[in-house]
Amino acid sequence: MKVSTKGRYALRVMIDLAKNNDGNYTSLKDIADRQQISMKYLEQIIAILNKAGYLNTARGNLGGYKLSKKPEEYRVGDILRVTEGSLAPIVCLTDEGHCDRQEKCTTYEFWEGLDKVVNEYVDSKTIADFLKN
Amino acid sequence: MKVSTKGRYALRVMIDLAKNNDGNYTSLKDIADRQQISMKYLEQIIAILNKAGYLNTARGNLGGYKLSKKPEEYRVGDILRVTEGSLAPIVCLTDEGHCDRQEKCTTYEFWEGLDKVVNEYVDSKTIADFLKN
DNA sequence: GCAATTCCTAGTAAATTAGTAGTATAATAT
DNA sequence: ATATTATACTACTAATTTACTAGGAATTGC
Repeated sequence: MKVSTKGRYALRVMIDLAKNNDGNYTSLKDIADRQQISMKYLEQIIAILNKAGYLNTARGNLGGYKLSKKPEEYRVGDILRVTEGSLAPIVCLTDEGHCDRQEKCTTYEFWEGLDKVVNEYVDSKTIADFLKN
Repeated sequence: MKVSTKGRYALRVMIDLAKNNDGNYTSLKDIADRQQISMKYLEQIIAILNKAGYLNTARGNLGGYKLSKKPEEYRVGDILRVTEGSLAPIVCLTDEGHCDRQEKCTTYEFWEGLDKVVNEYVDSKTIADFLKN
């Protein structure tokens, strides 16, 4: 049931960008240094966030990244789902997962319920919640 | 955030034993056949459940397994935690995990909260909940 | 004694995770 | 123009975890 580094780092990056938002672009290097994450690995994670439309980017000198929306407009659930692929506890609950074993197995509803509480929780938090204090 | 086959199979085994409880011991082979899980793999999962004290066992001919308690006395959370190791979404929340990075990082409380809703959910269900048809 | 069964431990193939590495592309300063 | 600073893209790889497989010892009922 672990969340991978992708999801955890992605969340930290978004919080970092929100905290250090002075209007300018923040370079990958600065984020990597502050968060103590390998630049090259972070690059890939940021690419996902970028493709999801969560960032504004600028290439070249003085380039970097900044949030494209206000902190309270980012649900943590969206950030985790886009980086983790899905938060579903079992494959059957995802698009790829077509449980051929039984029409509706005994445990299906249970896992559905778990999926629900997880998603409700992560969707109840936004990046803004991490900026207080 | 996936639950591994260990946890999923363990849950199915416990439900299977509860459903097919006629007072006699149920052999590994019967469970494996019904659940369509490799005998040898199931053996290892059952060993975990056994060590946790969840089963009564008998060796030799006519031997097998049966539940040591009533279905409503098994919290699904306990079954999953003992087979999965822990349901914590990040290592920092487990015994091994001592987050040296920061005294208390920005995201710690968030993950704690996720851990809480997950455990509360799985602990609110028992094996008896799967027997109502 | 023999068949059926659990108990225990070691090995292993496949998949996933967590990165590295290299090069191309773009913008800016000089 | 060119050097510098930065993102964008794609391929590769080491380590770990997952999901088994395999073999034999111990136990019990008949």
